[in-house]
Amino acid sequence: MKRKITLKDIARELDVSISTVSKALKNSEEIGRNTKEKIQAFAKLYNYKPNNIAISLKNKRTKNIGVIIPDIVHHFFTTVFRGIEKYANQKGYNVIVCVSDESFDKEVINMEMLANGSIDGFIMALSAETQMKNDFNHLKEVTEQGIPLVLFDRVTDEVNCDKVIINDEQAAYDAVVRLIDSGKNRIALFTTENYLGVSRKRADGYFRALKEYNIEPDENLVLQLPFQYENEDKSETFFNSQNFDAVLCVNEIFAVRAIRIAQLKGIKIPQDLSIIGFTDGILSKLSSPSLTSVAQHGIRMGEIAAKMLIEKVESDRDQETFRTEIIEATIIERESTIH
Amino acid sequence: MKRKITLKDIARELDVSISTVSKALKNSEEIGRNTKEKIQAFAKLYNYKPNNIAISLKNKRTKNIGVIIPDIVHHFFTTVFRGIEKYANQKGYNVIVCVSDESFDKEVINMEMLANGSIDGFIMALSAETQMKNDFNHLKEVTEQGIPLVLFDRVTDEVNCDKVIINDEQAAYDAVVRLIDSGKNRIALFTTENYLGVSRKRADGYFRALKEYNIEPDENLVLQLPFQYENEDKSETFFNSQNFDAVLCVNEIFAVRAIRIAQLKGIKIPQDLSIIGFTDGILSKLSSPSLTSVAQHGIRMGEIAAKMLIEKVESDRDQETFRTEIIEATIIERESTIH
DNA sequence: AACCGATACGAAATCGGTTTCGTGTTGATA
DNA sequence: TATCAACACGAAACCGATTTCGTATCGGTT
Repeated sequence: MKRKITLKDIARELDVSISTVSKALKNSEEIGRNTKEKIQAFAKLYNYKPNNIAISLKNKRTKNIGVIIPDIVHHFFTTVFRGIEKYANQKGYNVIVCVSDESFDKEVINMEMLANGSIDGFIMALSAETQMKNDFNHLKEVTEQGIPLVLFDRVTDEVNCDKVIINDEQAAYDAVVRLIDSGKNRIALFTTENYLGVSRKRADGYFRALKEYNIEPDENLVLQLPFQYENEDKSETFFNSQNFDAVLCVNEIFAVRAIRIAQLKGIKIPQDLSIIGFTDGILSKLSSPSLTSVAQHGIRMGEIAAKMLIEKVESDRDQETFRTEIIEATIIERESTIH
Repeated sequence: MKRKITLKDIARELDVSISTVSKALKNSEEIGRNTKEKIQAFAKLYNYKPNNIAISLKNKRTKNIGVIIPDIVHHFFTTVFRGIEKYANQKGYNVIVCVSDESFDKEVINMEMLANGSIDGFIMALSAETQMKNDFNHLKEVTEQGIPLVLFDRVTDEVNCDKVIINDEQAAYDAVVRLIDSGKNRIALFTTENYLGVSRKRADGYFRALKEYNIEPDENLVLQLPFQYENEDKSETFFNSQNFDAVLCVNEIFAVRAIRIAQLKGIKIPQDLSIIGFTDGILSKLSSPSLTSVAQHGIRMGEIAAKMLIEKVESDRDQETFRTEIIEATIIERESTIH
């Protein structure tokens, strides 16, 4: 087994001091040509690589980014993560991921685990539970310690930090307008219970569109589904009892389930029922009919979040100015709507 | 901004030595009651937390695990990752993820980035390109340095290390037998070009089942599709030219696409065409008809991989014995087959 | 009074680097 | 020949912890 070689080893072997080796390997002008070449050759021969931990300790920079997301087995978060990882790697940063599992406690524990030197900054989306509890002390503590933080998608006004979001309200508005323009006027909304997180804004956009087009909003056309839903009873009941010709879903799972129930009932998509979902993921692309959906551009979101964070991390003076970047969602037309 | 407090700060403030503080905080018997209480109270008050980096440097243990996967926007890898993260976190480890993007070079770069002290061990699935090139020097170098390595799913015999795989051959065999038992006898195989990675074994199982049931294998019934395929021309041609009553797909994307084409052609599933896919992901569950598929139990795979790795990391003596754990894939019956 | 064993704590090395500053040697200059 | 700057390198501090070993102090024993 070849052990890792250190500066000390090289110094001992070549009979020079550690500082000389360090400088020689950085090609410092301070060291004579012969000595430098000798040291560099030796280092290459034995494949010397500096120890990251030692450098981190000295520099107080780890070149690690901490990412905390509620769920990794979820297409949107996965794509955002991909964007973060891509940008960060390219800038020489590694990404440490923790999954909060929508739990407040896990979110806190994960943050504490990472906040003691393991990372230079955080990128995160709040867990569902954190949003319900409205307790953001763990975030505040971290920012007070001077650790940069970027929130994405599931954000809060309570914490001063950089943020990246999509224009959820406008996107929902646009989607509904598109449905109206195609001749629909009994438009349902399938959303999450309690309008969790971004669902609130999407509902706002939904109602604004109805209002502007003088369509009386109908409470009965709003269906609140459990966050992780197992059976389709609630949706089936809805299909049986309500009369509607289009539906906006706050995620693609709800949309795909709607397609399924509609098909079982012999309802024609998009003629009798048009469907638009949020999250332009694999389900939207591969369902039959394929799904018109609001693309949230997760990769770009991740890249921007990473860019904002790394800029903060690498700027010496800590600025007290925070930005909120808004990513324009776009509607990808497919087979589940009329165009 | 509250800066992080260090042992030195506490020592200076309370006028004791650094070593006394360190011992007091570990509740060492060496330190007198009064001193200990004073120090502990002070530490709690100022929310002292030891610096992970310093501890890592001293212990030569980072409590970080490096995970390198070909693609994170892929359900199977995501679930495996989830399992790794879950187990690792529970054991006090953090997970650093790098995505190789199916590229050999990125895989090498990522490994080198992490192998210099950032992590205690690797868990990875080989990139497609690495498997094609058959070049595993980067893996060998790492293991020679004494860094534990666990390969999962996409493994190789060339490297001596722990491995976790599923019984792909047997699972494919079982799936085909199930199709035969349900009365099918012209069974197609939709696989990846060049039988990339695990596809080879799945094909082996497919052929073995045919042979044992005395069904003449038909080359024409094997369709090789591009790894990332964009259009459906190839599959459509296949549907038009071939006569078959069942198909085994090496992943769920191929399976869902098959469903779609079949539906467009008015072929009834599962009566006229039965379909079984690999990877029991969200597509399988939510497609219509829902898909009978081979569950690879990614979460368990990840947990086991993490368990094996952490055991190696935490055992002092480096064993030269390596295990290969085989996870039993199971078939989840849904609507795309007759039962 | 001399000695001894606890007790309670501090000094210093160590992990593997970086960086500042000091110094011996050299050749050039006055 | 004495002086001095430039050159080339080493000693040591530092980052923030852990840990070994040494020692001052104190009460008790003979």
